Amino acid sequence: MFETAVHDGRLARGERTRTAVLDAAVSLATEAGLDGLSLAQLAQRLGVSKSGLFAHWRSKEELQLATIDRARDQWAERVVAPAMRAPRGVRRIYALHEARMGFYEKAVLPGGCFFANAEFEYSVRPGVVRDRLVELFREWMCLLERLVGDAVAAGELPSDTDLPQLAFEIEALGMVAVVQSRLLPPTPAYAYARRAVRDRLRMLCRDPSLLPEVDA
Amino acid sequence: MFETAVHDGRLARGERTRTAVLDAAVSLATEAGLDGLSLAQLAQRLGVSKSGLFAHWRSKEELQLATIDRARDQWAERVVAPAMRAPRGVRRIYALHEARMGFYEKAVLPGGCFFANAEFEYSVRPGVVRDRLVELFREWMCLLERLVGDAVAAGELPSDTDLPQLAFEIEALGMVAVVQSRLLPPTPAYAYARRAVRDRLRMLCRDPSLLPEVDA
DNA sequence: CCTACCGATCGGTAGG
DNA sequence: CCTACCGATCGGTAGG
Repeated sequence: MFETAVHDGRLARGERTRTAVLDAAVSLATEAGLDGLSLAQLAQRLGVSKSGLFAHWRSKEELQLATIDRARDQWAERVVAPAMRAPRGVRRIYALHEARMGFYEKAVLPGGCFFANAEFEYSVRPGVVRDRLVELFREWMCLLERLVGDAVAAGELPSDTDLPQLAFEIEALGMVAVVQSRLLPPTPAYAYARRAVRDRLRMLCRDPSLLPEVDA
Repeated sequence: MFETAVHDGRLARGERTRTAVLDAAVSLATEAGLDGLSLAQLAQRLGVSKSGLFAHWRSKEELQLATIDRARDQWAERVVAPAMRAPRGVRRIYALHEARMGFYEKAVLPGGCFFANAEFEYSVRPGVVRDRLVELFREWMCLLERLVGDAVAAGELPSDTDLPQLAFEIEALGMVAVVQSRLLPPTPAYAYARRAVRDRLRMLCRDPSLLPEVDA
């Protein structure tokens, strides 16, 4: 009993350490790249030795995979979850776009978007890292398509709406907003991305009042 | 006279070599990244020694800047120039988008788009490389805005068209199409990007017949 | 243009 | 978890 408690305490502490290391890795990867992420740099930033990191992940590749999964959890918690509190339909689609813009604008990650950066970096670099990124990208696009499908099912969007087409457009506007925001700040890119998605949805929606007013 | 001819011949040969090296650098950079571009790898791919490259560019940074300018010339020649043969107005806007999609689809560069990749890689990495990328990005967005402005001036688009807004949307669709094409080929991303720009322009255009028919 | 070499940093390992 | 070390590769230089 006592030994189990000690064991659990150690596990819990280990888990907290692990998460803290991975949060730093996600953040560093948005600046240096997921490949540029160096074990020595990460160790130094955290005040531990390099071999301390090897105790948790046996290779750089394992660390990269763990970093990707941590970035996914962070995204699920800080972008997807808040949007899911909006009512199903076009309001939820827009809430997701808005949560995404907010995540970028708050500069949660110094390099903007972990996934956008990593997808460009690994788009033609075969291996397990790329495979995992592709898997999560598919998951993300499926979520977008499902939310669009929900809006169609709710009668808010026309029944002939092309789900993947609209999902692609929303994804494009979100991804390009974040890179432009880092490339030339301050930038109206977020305003353009918000307006484009809002106008597109209002144009299609049977009840445009479900979406925010278009400002002058 | 004779000496000048020899001199010119050498210069011309040197220039051809220089361009061939830079073409390889542009191509390699789309795979390994503009930072991941290593002098040793580039030298090996070209069958020359590393110091042979240092004879042309005194540092990696100089090579990176020359590579960026070469990518720009390639883009001007293979994407912008063909589009400029279309009549001014919405047809030219769409021709530019189409030339861009064609450039990506033909896989002129294995990693898709030199600029999209480099902009993500250097969006938060200060220095002269980033500065040059920002300059060229501004130049590109100005071109897009100018073409949209021409279409307004020609009376093909409404006079209250938001030029940078529409330019942003076109840029977003083009940039995301190329990364998705590399991330999960074959992909309908190009079809989505073409259709989105076409529909957007047709919706705004006073004479939709200027744009390609929307297929089923 | 070449060979040969420099110090720095990389990912990873040995031994404790 | 640490120190100490490995071979490989990096950008860059010396000397010719």
